Amino acid sequence: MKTITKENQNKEQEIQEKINMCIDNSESFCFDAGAGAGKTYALVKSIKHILQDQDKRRLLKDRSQKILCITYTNAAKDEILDRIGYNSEIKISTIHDFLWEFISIQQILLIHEHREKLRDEQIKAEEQEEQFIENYSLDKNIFEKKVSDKRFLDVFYKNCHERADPFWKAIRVHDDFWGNYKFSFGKFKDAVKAVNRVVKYSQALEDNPSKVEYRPTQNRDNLAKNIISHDTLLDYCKKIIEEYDILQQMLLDSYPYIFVDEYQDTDKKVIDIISCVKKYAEDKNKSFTVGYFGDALQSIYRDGIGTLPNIDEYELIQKKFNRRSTTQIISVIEKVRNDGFGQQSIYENNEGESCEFYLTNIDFDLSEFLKKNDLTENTVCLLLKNNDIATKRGFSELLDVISKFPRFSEQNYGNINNEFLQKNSLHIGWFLREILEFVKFIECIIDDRSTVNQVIHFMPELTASKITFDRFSKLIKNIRLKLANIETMTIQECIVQLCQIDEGDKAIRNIFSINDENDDVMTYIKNRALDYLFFSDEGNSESLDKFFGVKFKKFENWHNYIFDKSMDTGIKYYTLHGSKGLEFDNVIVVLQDNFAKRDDYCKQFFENYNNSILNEKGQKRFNEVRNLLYVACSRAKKKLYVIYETEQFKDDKLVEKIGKIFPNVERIETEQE
DNA sequence: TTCACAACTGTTTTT
DNA sequence: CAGTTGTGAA
Repeated sequence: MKTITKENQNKEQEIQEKINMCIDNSESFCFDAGAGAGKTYALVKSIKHILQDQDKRRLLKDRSQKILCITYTNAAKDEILDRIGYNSEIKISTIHDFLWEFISIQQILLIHEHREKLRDEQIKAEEQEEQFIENYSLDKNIFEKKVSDKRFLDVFYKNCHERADPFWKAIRVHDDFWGNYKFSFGKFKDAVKAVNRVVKYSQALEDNPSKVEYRPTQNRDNLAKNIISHDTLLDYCKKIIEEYDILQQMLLDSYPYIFVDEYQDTDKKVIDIISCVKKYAEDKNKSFTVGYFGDALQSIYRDGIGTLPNIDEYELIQKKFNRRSTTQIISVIEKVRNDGFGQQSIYENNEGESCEFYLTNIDFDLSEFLKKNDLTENTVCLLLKNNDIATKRGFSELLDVISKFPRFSEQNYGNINNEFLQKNSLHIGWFLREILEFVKFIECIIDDRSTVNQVIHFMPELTASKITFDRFSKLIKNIRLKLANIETMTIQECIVQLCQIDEGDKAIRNIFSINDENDDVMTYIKNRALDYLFFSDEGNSESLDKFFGVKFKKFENWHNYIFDKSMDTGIKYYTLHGSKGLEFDNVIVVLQDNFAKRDDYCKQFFENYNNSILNEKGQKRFNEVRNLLYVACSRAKKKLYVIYETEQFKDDKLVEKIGKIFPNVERIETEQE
């Protein structure tokens, strides 16, 4: 039976007292707590400490001030909100939500900043254009006139996703003027876009924007339409707040306490804003307390600061207890971070099973391994790549098909993550959302556990009162008959089959917003797919057929991944990154070397473990892998397995190095093929 | 042999 | 989008 000793209880209490002291003396602090230490618990306690102090509370009320708590994600915000409950003296918000709420009413300043940005970007585009014109000794006026012509642009955008040869052919057919030149494909495209950007931006400046808008669902700025995205929001805020004392004062007057959750993931610009307010408060001799809560070693995102700059300005408080894992796991993760942090279990008698490390040749059979070790309950497999997750969860064919479309290729590669693999369904691409809804509809029809209301929800013209149960069951039976071969049907076949039944047809029209009864369903959906996948109505139907030829089952598997339904086996799959903040009884971490455009991702870490002479780049890489491995391994509560798929399988030196971290290193050789 | 450019390829996550 | 690989011309 694991228990917390009186001594450890007291020690934990003392740590909280230290934070409370800082708060009472309005001294800013940085609270560093290892994985599984109960960081959020400390954050919540700190807030409660202020609220329990009647004097402080009255002061807040009298001055209509609030405690500000900013988080990195919505999930973290919800959790803290959940634990603390609603209270008018606290403001809990994500960084972006908070800053936008604060700055959006300062439209005059925002517009000023925005005009500046438009001018900057316009100048950049002009320079790019000049460069091109100079390189090819073109006449500026003629060039500009030609490439901003509407008919030219039609041809241009219709073909710019093509290869170089067909592109030039199309351009020359439109106007044989271009036959006189031999431009570089890429540079010509850039130059045309630059010219039109100049036009767009100067138009926007002339129109004099009346309002700048932040769109959280959009990942890129649309400057000409006065729409900004996440990073530009932080950028404008930093510039505006640093420039205007009055805004620093406003922040200070409204929020005498600012707590930052997961500070290591926070953008530098946000830290700068807070530092600026802090400095203002010091100059004016006013009370202001900043508390950073986090763990520098759990920094795994590029934009995060990692360690706090000018950390010496803060009282450093560490919590070295672990409330999550067995002593065996704690000892391993302690060795992974290897900074002598000295984390230990808060419990006594918290011994568990030992951690296992397996080296194996590439192509390890994970399912076999799970079966052999009898792992089903509360078990998670952590893999490096989304691609491998897609394979394990049975939708890699869909991923392959979809990544070929312009929406997801070339400069839009990032959209695979933003719109297709996105777990937040509000952020999923608009057409994919309709597809997900369609999958949900079919699942609902097929599932015996669905209620009448759940089914009817998809059929706008039916209401429960309008239809008898008999007719309803008959309808469901008919639809199911059409879907009898669902396991092997393509998504197109599913749509076509359903449309043969009047109610099915209507439901689909509803899902895909087909308002005109005269429209053919399949044609309409394909047009929407074209709009989405090609950004326009110009695309070749051949590749579109590939999309609609994917088996429904694959879409279903993708749907289950998005909504985090575990598989039949009860095993869950996440990426190492995606596991952050979660915990499981059994964790299997699968490592490989070809990741992040490297072929020695893990090898470099293991080889240089305990070997402090690394150049800057090498150290950066090393830390990156170390932090990720630390995050992944520290998810485990009871049992941790690490499987390293490597070609350096036979390398004894490597095994020796790994042995410094993991007590049991074993080689598993897969049978010769 | 070098250079320039086209073509290909692929990490993760959040706002 | 960025970084790398492949191709073809000088």
